[in-house]
Amino acid sequence: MNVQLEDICGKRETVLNSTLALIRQYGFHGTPMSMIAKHAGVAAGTIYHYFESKDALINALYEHESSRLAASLLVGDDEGLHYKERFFRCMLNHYHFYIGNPDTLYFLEQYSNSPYAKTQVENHEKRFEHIIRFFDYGIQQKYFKNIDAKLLMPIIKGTLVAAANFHLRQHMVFSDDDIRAVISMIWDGIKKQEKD
Amino acid sequence: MNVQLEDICGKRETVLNSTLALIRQYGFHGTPMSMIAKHAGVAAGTIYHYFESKDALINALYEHESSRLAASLLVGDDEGLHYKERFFRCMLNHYHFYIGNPDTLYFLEQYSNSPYAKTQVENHEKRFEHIIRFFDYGIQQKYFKNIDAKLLMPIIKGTLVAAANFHLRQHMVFSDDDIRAVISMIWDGIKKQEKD
DNA sequence: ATCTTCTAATTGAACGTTCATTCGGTTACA
DNA sequence: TGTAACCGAATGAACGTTCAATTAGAAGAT
Repeated sequence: MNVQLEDICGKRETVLNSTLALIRQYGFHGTPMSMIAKHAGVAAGTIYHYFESKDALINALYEHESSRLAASLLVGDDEGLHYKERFFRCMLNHYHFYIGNPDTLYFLEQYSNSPYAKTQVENHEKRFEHIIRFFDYGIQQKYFKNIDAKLLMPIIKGTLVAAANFHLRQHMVFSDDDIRAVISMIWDGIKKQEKD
Repeated sequence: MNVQLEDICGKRETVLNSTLALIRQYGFHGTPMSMIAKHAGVAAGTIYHYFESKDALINALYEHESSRLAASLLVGDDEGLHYKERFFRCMLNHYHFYIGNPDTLYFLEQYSNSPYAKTQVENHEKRFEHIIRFFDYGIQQKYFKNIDAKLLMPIIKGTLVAAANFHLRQHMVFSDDDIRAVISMIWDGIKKQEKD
């Protein structure tokens, strides 16, 4: 039971958190509403006070977690710095978000590859607008090869997710230098080869 | 119904194919056995003649499809060519496999991010042994930066999957040059910067 | 060729379980 | 005293799986 959480946040947040933790362990179909209720220390009926259905709950969870991710990306960004520095900072933020929130990583990956995701395309673009702009700027200023930002983003994300999964699943200590090496792979891949 | 398929292959293959197509459209939990049976033109009980359970069916499907993928990667490989050429060929094979088999792409991605996958780690490595060796060779010969091949593979795969998804979901004609540009991103990212 | 026999393949209705959802009643609190 | 939050047993639909019965086909005998 998540009693400590319930005291701080509302029941709605508690339910979301329990859902997140359970889905990582048991997957979408493996976690019935009754299990979520029990884990959250709440009656099954109560969940329906906050969410219309299980689908609605999962969609709300996606909104919640992907917003948290989006918010973390440009933390500490400083427009005064070199663009390459800013890019590395952004990638480190992204990576550390996954490592610090493995439940979220697994959930988001499961969600994006499920039929749920098809209902959420427009919202998604709104949530990551500032990042799209950040990349577009890099393309305009010719730091990057001339690739559609909409393609660049999933490619970068794919690489970071792969690295984070590797880190988490192998229970391996991945030094900050290792992470920088991975980010360098991304940077070297997408930068205009003459610039740096 | 998949009548034409059933005539050629056995019922086992027909069931696997129906499962693959339906899972793409409806997801794991959205496709009941009864639906698979109907789509395959087979009675529900018959499926249990070939597979112990739904889980077993899905695991068998994973084995089936990931073997197909593994087999496609080194098609037309020629050890006489430059390593860079061989690498590009391998990446193109990989990419074209996804584009030619979108059902498989979606299924594999869903599977890898589900709790099913955790039961399949060792088999997985056996199936992709030849590719691991191919990458290890590239690292030994110092074509690549010195990164664990086990990390290199998911990173590369992540990039290609992201590109293929982009291609498929946007219903966009992606020229061969576009694909080569993406593969160049990978190559430029992982190659030793002095070599080429 | 024809019949017999045996096994494997196939069927689909029936079963039992699981699970999302409902709802009548209770509590908290403003 | 009224409203929103909360409870949890009850409901009913959906689904994976079973099984007794039927068919197909192969092997062997006549």
